[in-house]
Amino acid sequence: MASKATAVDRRRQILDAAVRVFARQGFHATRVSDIADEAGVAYGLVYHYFPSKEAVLNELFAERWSLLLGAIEEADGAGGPHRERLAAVAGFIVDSYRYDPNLMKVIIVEVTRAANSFGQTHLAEIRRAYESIAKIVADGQKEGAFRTDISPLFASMTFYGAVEQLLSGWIFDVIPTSESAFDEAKDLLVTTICDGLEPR
Amino acid sequence: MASKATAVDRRRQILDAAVRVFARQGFHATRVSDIADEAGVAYGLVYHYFPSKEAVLNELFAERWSLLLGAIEEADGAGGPHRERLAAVAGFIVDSYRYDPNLMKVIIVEVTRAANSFGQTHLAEIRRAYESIAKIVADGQKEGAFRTDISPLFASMTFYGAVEQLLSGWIFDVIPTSESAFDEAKDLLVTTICDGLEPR
Amino acid sequence: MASKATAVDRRRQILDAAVRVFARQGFHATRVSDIADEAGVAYGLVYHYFPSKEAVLNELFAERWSLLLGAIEEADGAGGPHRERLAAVAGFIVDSYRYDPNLMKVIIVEVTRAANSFGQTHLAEIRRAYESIAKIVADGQKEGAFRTDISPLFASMTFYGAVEQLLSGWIFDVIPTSESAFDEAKDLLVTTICDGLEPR
Amino acid sequence: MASKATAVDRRRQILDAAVRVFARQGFHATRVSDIADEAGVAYGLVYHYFPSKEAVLNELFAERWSLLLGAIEEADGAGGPHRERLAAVAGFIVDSYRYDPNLMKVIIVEVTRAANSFGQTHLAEIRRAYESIAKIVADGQKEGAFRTDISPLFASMTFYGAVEQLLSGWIFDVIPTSESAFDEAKDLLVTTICDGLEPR
DNA sequence: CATGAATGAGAATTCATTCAT
DNA sequence: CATGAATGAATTCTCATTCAT
Repeated sequence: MASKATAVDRRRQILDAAVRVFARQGFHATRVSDIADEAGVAYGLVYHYFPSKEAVLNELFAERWSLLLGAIEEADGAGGPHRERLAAVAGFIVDSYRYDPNLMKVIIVEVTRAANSFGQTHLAEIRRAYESIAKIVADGQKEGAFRTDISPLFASMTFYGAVEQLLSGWIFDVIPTSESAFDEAKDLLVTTICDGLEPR
Repeated sequence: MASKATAVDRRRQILDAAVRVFARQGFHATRVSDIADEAGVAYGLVYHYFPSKEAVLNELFAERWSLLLGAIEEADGAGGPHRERLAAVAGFIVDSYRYDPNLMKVIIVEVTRAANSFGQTHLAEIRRAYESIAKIVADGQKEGAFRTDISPLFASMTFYGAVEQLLSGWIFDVIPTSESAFDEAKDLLVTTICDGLEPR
Repeated sequence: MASKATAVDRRRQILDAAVRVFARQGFHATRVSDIADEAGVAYGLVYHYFPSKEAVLNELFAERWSLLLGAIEEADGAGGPHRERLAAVAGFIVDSYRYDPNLMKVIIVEVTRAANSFGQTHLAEIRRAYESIAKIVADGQKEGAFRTDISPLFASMTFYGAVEQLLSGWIFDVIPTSESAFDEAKDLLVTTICDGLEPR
Repeated sequence: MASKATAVDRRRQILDAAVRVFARQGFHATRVSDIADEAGVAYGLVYHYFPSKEAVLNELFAERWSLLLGAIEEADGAGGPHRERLAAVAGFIVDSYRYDPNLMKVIIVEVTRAANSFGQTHLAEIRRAYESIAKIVADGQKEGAFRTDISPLFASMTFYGAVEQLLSGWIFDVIPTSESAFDEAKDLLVTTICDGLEPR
């Protein structure tokens, strides 16, 4: 009975395998056969479920990014201090990495920071994240929580850039990773961006 | 017989052509023949001057990155308020983009944000930049200019990430570009990072 | 319960669907799944009824071609003026096209005129048609109805080639098709071949 | 000196090899490596000179077909009895086969009789031949050399179909080939089409 | 009978790199 | 120095066929 994998299972199996290989070797260096091998399925089955190698990456990105967009919007919709809203966003991203570092590595390395190739395809969705964060900032400015001489989009880019750079640092071992590092990072990111480096 | 190009000229001619094609098409999508065509030289000549396509990119990166490292160290060595030192660094990077956007696009897109492929090769040099910036922060902390509850490397990553994200935004038209945008950006970057988003 | 399709029905359903897809896309460009889709049956069912994609085409050809062979032999056996016998053959082929253009298209395009691939397989049967027509000619010669300085097989090839070329012309819209065109064609074919182009 | 093949030589070398392999195996069954092997060159060199396998076939067809079109027009332009003009056309085609049977086999089997695949691409050129022959007929009709109750295009298709069928017969050994067969064929074709099968 | 997931051999095409001239 | 023809390894994607359910 329980022996036959469902179509959904198989897709997931292939997607999960792809995350691991993409993370390990990078998208370009990954052959479709690597994905199939890692998933333990036949070569052609990848093409049974996905039209191309790119489509696999696209789906990985789309899945995760929509969660991120949801999280940002939820953080904003939840109300409360704007500083907390940014903290929620940073927290979501940091936790995404904590719980599935391979997936976030793939998404950052192969999509958001590969704007020349796949990033191009997803630019609109990526931009939506920047804009949603910008909206938090804009709201904060209206309510006096944030200074108004910095444009919301500029602030958003700064904030997101800082977060992503941190993840990159972890991904490529430029900065040390530890369980506590993740929790500290969430706070420090917000502290840095909201309070600034100079003492108050 | 008129002006026979020197070897140095030819190298430069090829490097400059490569910058344009890499910026236009991306490194992977660029064939060696594209570089040769753009430079107006024969196919094989690229191999006369460079051992491989990668070597061309490596040289472009190395040239520019050493200037950046120099600029950071100079900014630090010049003394003065630490905030000004960071401003000098941000200014150098922004101006690098302003004066040769193609080159900075290639370096960011193909090297620093492609840590899986070429970034790997140059990780040590890239890290040196982070560390040099961290040193500025550390010095500032020692002298009381910066708060001490944020680690210098963390601050450095935040700062550099913000700068690079901004450049990415310009490169991919996520944020509008204008002559004044460049100048404002320098100030705003430092304001954001040093003073924070919240009003003082 | 209702009307469960019989095995014979299913075969026919698949064969008929195959005719449509082969005619539309050509044999090589047709995937087995296209046939299944067109027939509205599951992928694997095609293989339940036919051992291979080729077998489907073979059966389509065999079915029709045996009718043609029968028709030629019947035309010959019927006696009467030899000219009329040729007219009957031409008429049968033209009507075959008129009543099922897709099928004749497939047979001509994919078999008789594809002598390098499937034609090879069916060369013997195809040849039998040429020979049966040649026999009509030979008989006509014996009885003084046809000139004897043209070998029967040569005449047969000429005749059949003319007919098939005409069908090809209709199939590929090289010559206009109309209801009257079909009837005229039957006569004109015989007139041309028997009387010749030059006025008598 | 004379050792290095020129680019033109190489193209020819590859085209000639392709004719042989296409004739032997058919276009579809021919792998690019077969062409390269037959030509004695490296795999990639085929792609150096031709954008695709199809392009090789296209060029073979175009080369030969333009000669045919030229020959038809010349036959027509030469004046003289219209019957002779048709004889010249038939003669040219028969001789084309006699002197390079492989090439004609490829052109007929893979192009003119493969109207579903490559024929499609070249339909316009193929049609031009039909029309040029039709023009000969039409002219003959105007001058009373041909009967007028058969449309020129119809007559042209009949004539061309007969010729091509004859070549097909030789190609696939349906009818015997001999040196004298070629010469007789030219005459008989015209006799059949112009005088008809019935005795005068 | 019917289904469609699974398999994997096969072929076209690309392009970095070499090398003879 | 300069040229561009020549090489061939590498990889994606297709699709006929099999087979477990």
